[in-house]
Amino acid sequence: MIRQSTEIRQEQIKSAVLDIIFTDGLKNLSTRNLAKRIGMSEGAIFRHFTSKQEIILAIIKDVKREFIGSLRMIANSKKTPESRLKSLLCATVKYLTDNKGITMLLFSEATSNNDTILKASLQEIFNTQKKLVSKIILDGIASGQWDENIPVENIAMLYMGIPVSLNIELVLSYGEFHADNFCSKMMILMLKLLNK
Amino acid sequence: MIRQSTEIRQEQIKSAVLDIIFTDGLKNLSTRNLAKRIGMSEGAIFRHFTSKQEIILAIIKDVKREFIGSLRMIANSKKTPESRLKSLLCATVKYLTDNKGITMLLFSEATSNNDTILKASLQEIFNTQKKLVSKIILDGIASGQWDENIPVENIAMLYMGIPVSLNIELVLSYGEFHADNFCSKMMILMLKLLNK
DNA sequence: CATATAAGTAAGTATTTGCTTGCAAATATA
DNA sequence: TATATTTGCAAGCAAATACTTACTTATATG
Repeated sequence: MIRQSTEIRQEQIKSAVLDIIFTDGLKNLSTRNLAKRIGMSEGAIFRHFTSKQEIILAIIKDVKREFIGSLRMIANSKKTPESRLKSLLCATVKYLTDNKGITMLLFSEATSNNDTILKASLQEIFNTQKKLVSKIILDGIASGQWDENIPVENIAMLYMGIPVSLNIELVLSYGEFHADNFCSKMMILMLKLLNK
Repeated sequence: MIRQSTEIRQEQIKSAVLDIIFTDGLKNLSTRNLAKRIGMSEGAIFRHFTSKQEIILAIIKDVKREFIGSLRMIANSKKTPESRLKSLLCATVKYLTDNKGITMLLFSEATSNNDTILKASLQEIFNTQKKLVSKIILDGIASGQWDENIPVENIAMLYMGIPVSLNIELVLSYGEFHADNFCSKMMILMLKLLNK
């Protein structure tokens, strides 16, 4: 195989990991399989990552930077709480449907290994989203638009159920679940909960 | 080891599977590990189940009978829709917190293997719950108590997010998540969605 | 009591796993 | 151009995997 820089190979490897997980399941994510899918030797993989575990951690790092990073931007923008909440929800739905392998990776790997680092990462990703939602809701209450008596924590928890159950639908329906206007529909429900 | 009937051994084995998954993760669910936890030889396991896969399927069968069965009873009872919905929700929360290993098993195993039979079983479990919720909501609308303009399907989807995100909390918090009145709190939110 | 069956074990099996080794060739740097 | 570093590969490693085999012992049944 033609020589490539570590940077390029690392991206290829990470991408192949997600591909394999989505098409064949986590159990078939062996370094042998991974090498075959890319078309390189198994040994070459270990030139670019020191271990299989390190590949997973690199992917999670990407998620934190790309996905959680963009959610933070949305939550902290200058728009109205309602607009921010909708953007947050729709961005989440889009990310999940566009990156189906990632969530399968996160959940399966975290629960498969009972790995402390992985679990902590997943917890951070989960909790950050919840905090961003809580913050937006509190802003909406402070601005007088939303009901001040609503239990913010509980609504944030209920909110988190949206991406999570979407995930399950995606996994179970072999990616065929088509979420037309899914985020708009869910947003209508959220507003009914939040309004006075 | 003292001799026991297949019936007793099968229960022991299934129970040990859930125990291992919850404490050590799915990856450590080997037949070797399983035998060690029960205190029997590895070969003996294969006296009572023909394969490891068959153990998983037996557990899923249990879930369908015990858990889904009881939810059906609740949904079809003579009580008011509100009372039935609350019972359904609380029974689900209780089952999940009491059987933490089961949901980890279902999701991890289904996504790990990309196994058709497992996925179909999980899908059935998921969809049955959604249908029961939809049915109760429709009853509540028919009785005039709940808003006839609510999007039943979407609310059922949002409802499913409750047990699912509870699951994630349980997995990530190493079982320490304490859900005091969790179902009551969520029920309050559901009612705000359903009421006129 | 005799015998068939069910439940147990220790020690295998072949296969798969993550990862290493020894060496070749491409590329960067002096 | 000479040398050092990086990227590649084929082959091999020990450990783990699900499951089998050959044989023993307990229990139920005629």
